[in-house]
Amino acid sequence: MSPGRQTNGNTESVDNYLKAIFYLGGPEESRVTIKSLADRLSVAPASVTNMLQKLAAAPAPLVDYERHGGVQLSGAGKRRALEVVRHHRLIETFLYEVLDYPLEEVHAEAERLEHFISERFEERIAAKLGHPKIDPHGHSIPTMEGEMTARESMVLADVVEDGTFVIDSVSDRDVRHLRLIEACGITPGARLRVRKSVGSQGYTVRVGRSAKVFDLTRDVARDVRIVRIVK
Amino acid sequence: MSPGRQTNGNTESVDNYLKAIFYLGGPEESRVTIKSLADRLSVAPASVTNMLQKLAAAPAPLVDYERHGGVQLSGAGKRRALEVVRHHRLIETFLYEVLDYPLEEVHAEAERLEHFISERFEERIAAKLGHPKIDPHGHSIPTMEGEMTARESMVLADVVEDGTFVIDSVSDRDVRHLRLIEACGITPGARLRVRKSVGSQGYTVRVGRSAKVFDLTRDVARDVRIVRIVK
DNA sequence: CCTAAGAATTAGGTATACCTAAATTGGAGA
DNA sequence: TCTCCAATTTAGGTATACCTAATTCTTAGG
Repeated sequence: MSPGRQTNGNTESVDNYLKAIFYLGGPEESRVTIKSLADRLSVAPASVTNMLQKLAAAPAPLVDYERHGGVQLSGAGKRRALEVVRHHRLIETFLYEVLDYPLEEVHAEAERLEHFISERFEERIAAKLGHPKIDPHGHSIPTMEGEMTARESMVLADVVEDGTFVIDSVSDRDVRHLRLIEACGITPGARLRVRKSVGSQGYTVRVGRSAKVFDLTRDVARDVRIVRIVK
Repeated sequence: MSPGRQTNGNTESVDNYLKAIFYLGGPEESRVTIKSLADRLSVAPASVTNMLQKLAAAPAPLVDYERHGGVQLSGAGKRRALEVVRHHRLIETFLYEVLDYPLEEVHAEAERLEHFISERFEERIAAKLGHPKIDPHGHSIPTMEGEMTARESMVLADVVEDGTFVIDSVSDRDVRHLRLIEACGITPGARLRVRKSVGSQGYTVRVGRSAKVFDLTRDVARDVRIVRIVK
């Protein structure tokens, strides 16, 4: 019985697999390869195969797995993934709004706590925050029923034509990038003027009506999502 | 690497052993038997022996264990135990004060979360709460440095002579008892008139200047600590 | 159409933290 | 002192979730 079983009966590890499949599958919920999961979770491919076989063989399978054919979440798997994502984003919002965490630190803390909070905790912080719809990075928070509003946005790194945009969200995966992004004033909702840097893969950006201009590398630009407002 | 290693490097399980030894040892920090640990942790005695041997054999041992001679916390073990107790009580206070949890529910949630919060989280909720010294059950919260002020109090069930007392604290170990205790208005700081029940092991109590009188069984009386103010 | 590289799977291990069943041990009372 | 019994320890297993090494697929390019 040792490995910490959670509120709902899944282990932390299982939750992490479900979340990874959820993110890697994207909005189209396409099948995910073993290797991409192994990379994202930092475990050996063999371990992934093992785990998926177990998850697929369970009485109420959390995934649809096919030998040499990748995985996809089942209905139950997606439901649980969305619940964990909801926990994560609510906790991030809570840490940021109520406990005054610096933005770069909310992810790591939420990453641990998301597995261990009860329904009551979830409900209480949601209430305290007034049932927020987006977290401090600009990501949608799924509802209790597992609905998540998808917004149309693009990755800054995919911009080919200069223009003006609204910042949609920033990724929390890389603390270094996030610190840089914050230092530039790049915050969800702000206006962003974008110009492709000459002679590099990066972008030159100006936030709001500020005079300051920043050069972002392609790497950092991959962590910013935007919506075009002016052609 | 699977079983969830925590912020500090201990596992949840190890923390639970340390806490149990801490509580069972009492203020005198006496040696604790394997059986009492097994009972408190709801594991087999053999599992306790195993774990203690591991904890004692570590490079920086957390316990002082002797074959057939019980256990005691080492300096490092006591330090960690106090940190976990601090986490637990701060979280309880936070859930009660900030998230409006019902008193009976704070223990279970804190019991899980205490193992997973970071130093930052601890520091932030302590600040938010104004660095409280006691939790909602009336228990002292150890300081960051591992100091805990011991208060002189006695268990209600040990009262032999009727009198008036101040309620010191209530135990959080049994939700049923706690609900009952709360329903009687028994809250740390309140005044309690106590009379031994006639013909039973229990007590008849009156809280504050209320007219209502309650009969508490010996079992419940074991979960209330008091300080005598009138002979 | 065939082959080799990369992806995936199988086989066989490790550590944690439990368990049961079978010895031990040590102290209280005859 | 000795015996017996409860407490403890040892021995041998289980499940989770990892790992490496070896094998088997699959498919894209020649």
